[in-house]
Amino acid sequence: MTSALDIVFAALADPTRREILRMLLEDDMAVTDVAEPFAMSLAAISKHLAILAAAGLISQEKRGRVKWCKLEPDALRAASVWMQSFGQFEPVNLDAFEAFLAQELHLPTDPEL
Amino acid sequence: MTSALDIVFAALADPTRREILRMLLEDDMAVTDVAEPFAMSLAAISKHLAILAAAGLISQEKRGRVKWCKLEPDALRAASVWMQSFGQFEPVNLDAFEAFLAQELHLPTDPEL
DNA sequence: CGCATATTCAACCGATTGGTTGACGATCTG
DNA sequence: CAGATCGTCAACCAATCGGTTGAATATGCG
Repeated sequence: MTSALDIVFAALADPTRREILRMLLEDDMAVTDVAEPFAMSLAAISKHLAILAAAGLISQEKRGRVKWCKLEPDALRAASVWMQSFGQFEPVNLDAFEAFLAQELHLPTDPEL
Repeated sequence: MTSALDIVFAALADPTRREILRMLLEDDMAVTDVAEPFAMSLAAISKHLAILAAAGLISQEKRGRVKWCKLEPDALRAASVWMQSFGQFEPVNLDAFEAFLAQELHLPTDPEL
């Protein structure tokens, strides 16, 4: 029953993992380089990266013996949408969501998706 | 060292707590009424509410013997700002909305979509 | 007062989390 | 090939999490 939102929010709830995401915002990085600024073992960082990857927040590609980590910001989209439903569309109930969805059908789809 | 962001994201990482927030979006509720639809003890819900309150996502005011719970959506702002730094996520994204409806509200997919 | 209602507290439990260390497989390099 | 580097795996640990139950604390009511 654990939804994607569970996993994404849980992944974001750790400051080390958020800092890793911030680092990856600037450029792709190897696991060892991700670990370098942190005062913890490489294995610990490797676990954090696995959690971020499981949440879809990063992707990892192995080239040679180096595993490159790449930010995947689209994974934040569902979480962002969930949060927006509280601020911007108040009051939001199920009917409002459905009405909103119907209204959005007339808008062009983002081609980058 | 645990930042406000840690606490907010951790609070959001539980489906019971997200459902509580969704319920409170419609109206303020007493603790007992919040607990009613869930298949768990009142004490468990009381704990969940304490976690939401600690994150600032709800406020609780006792009137008589009833403790009223009120959504405080402003607490989502810091988290939202953090996420926006990774790219602008249109809150009105159709795909994300479909995912949201399917996962969180357990609605059948509209065949016309 | 005496009882029901609303909520929390305290103790406990099993599962998960975030970290460690040491061994290991895989890959590059001299 | 031998040795160094990259990263994960496995076992372990203390702390936290999400739940339970039963007792306790307020508060409202007849």
